[in-house]
Amino acid sequence: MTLTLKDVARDLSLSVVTISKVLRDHPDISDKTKKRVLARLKELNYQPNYAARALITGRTLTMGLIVPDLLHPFFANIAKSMSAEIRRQGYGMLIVSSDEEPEVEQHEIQQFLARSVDVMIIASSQIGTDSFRQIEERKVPYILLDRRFEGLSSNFVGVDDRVVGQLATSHLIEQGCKRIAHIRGPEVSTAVGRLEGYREALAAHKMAPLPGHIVPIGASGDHNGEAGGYEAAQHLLLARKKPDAIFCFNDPVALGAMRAILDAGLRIPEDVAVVGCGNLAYSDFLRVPLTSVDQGSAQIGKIAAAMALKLAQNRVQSGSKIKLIQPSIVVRASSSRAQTKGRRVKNRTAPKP
Amino acid sequence: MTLTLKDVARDLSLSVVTISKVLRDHPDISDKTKKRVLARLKELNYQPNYAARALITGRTLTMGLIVPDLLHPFFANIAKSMSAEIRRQGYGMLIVSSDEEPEVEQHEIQQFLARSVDVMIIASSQIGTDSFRQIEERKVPYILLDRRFEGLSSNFVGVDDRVVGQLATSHLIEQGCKRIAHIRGPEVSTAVGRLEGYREALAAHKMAPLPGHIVPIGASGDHNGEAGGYEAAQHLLLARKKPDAIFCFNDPVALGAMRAILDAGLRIPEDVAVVGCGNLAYSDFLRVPLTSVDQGSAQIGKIAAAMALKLAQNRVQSGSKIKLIQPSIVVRASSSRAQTKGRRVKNRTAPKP
DNA sequence: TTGAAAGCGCTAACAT
DNA sequence: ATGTTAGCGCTTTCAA
Repeated sequence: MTLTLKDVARDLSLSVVTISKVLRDHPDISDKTKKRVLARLKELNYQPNYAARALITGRTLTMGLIVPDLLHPFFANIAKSMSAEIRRQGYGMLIVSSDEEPEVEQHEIQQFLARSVDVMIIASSQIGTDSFRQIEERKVPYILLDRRFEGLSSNFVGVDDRVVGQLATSHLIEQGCKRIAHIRGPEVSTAVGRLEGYREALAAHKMAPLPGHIVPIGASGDHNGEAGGYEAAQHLLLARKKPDAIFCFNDPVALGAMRAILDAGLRIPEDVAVVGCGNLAYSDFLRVPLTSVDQGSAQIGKIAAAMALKLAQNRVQSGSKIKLIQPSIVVRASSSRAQTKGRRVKNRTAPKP
Repeated sequence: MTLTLKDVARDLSLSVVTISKVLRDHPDISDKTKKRVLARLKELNYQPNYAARALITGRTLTMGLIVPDLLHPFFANIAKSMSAEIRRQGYGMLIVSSDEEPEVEQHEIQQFLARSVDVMIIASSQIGTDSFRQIEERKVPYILLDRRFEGLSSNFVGVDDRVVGQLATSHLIEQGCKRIAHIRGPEVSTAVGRLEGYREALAAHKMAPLPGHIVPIGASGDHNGEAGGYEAAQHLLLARKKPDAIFCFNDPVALGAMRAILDAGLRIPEDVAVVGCGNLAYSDFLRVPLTSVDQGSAQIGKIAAAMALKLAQNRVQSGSKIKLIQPSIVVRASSSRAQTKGRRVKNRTAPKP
């Protein structure tokens, strides 16, 4: 159908092998022929057939990325920065948005195996670890993003969620808040970590969550955060000891919580301060600009890309690497009783990774 | 390295061909062997090698998508819905974010050709049409998204930008605005179409843009819309006839414009009404909830996916299909002088496509 | 209904 | 420094 090495070889009265060697910059080719071949290749606009190449080398120069929701800025940003990094090394990226559905994720993992991607990068919506075992069986290197799994010693890149919770909570404590509630996420590592951090920060100040001050948003999680946040905040506002601050699992949840607070006729941050997580774009333009913990999604993408490239080159899976990004908090009006605006405070409490 | 057809054949004392036929549901195989083979394939968890298959069939079951910015919700949503659609038919999707850089786009088009994607889908940042000619030479079907090119008779899916401009502008006219300004985008089809629609809607009411009431945001376009919008709006507010409404090329620009208006001590919408385009998530939670024209990104993705699947199957490029989505306007506080909230008005002026 | 032969476009090992 | 041979894992004839 298209121009092949054979065609070029005939055209130049050379053998296919010689051309192939030129293409791969093999040493034992004379400069003269090399130049001649390269020139002709460019003239004819030759494109190598990756499928043929992959068949023999076993490497596709392709990576597979699975995220729960490509529309979510956190994952979109990871996808964007990862793909930009690996593109520079000649790699392509197959991207799948699993819609948070474990079956879709499993199915696409199989697809990736069939397409023999060189590395898989997965922000998983899985509950079990079976799929990952399958990847391991096939000896394909993979990296987990954002969410971790107990008992699975895989490569991992994500934010340090304990520090996320610590940052948000100690900031609220510094603002003078006394009754800090938490709207927690579903039973995944991210939510668990943030909850832990929240507890730790309180404990460090000899405080503790009041009864009924930790409420879940339910399984809807990232998807339907706004509605879940609204409901959860309504619950909190009915508590006997009304909270004077709420640390929310993520920004959509925080938006919902803020709506509930305003609907109840309360002021933000005077009556109830709010901190979110994710640092969505346009947080500055909200009715009440939202203080939020930035998870450094671009950095996560970059680091994951570097790790993936290394894995693709080595083909050795010598021990698993774990890389925790340190989050930072961006203070805006929703929590700032001292009128501090848009001050970006780097994390100070976290241990170096 | 992994399980191949040959292994399975040996295991079952059958020939490779028979197994291959079973896999492709070829008719001339007895039910008995078919069952037997399928059972064993599942047992062994056999995965076909796509590279080998592609080498001989010439089809990779892979599509290539290029967007200017994967972080932009409009494109993220298109990517998400497209990939979901084609996934169901067993297709994978290579996604590239070109960062609005024509060179990156061109380079990745070459990559896609080398990887022999079955169809390319491109929301282009190109100025010329050379790259598209190259795709045509290789006889790879492709679809343009969002932005069109003069004199290029390619497949296209996008919103009807003239109607976008008309909807926004007539809405503002209906609200009683008399001096409606426009912050226009860069010299691409989307911006041009919206400008035309703006003019047409004014003309339909025997109005016309006042001098200096059409200002550009410059080439930064989608990227840096907020800053561009701020500047442009500042200009407008200095005009001799101050506008009482601004129709903005997109939502980020509108956010910037709103900031400029508020900074100038004016009220929205009482002094200046604002309409954006794109209908970003969380528009409801902004300082002033933003009226915006929805471009139906999910629908665009769905339709483009259907078109792509058709192209992938036919392999015939019989005439180009053009599909224009009809936009709708979502009215919020930024333009609603009659206090209408969140009313979604379907387009009434547009001809059926 | 099954299988043997040929080859997709390329690379890896081994001549020359 | 260049070419020959073989084969990656699969599908496509075509023969049995």
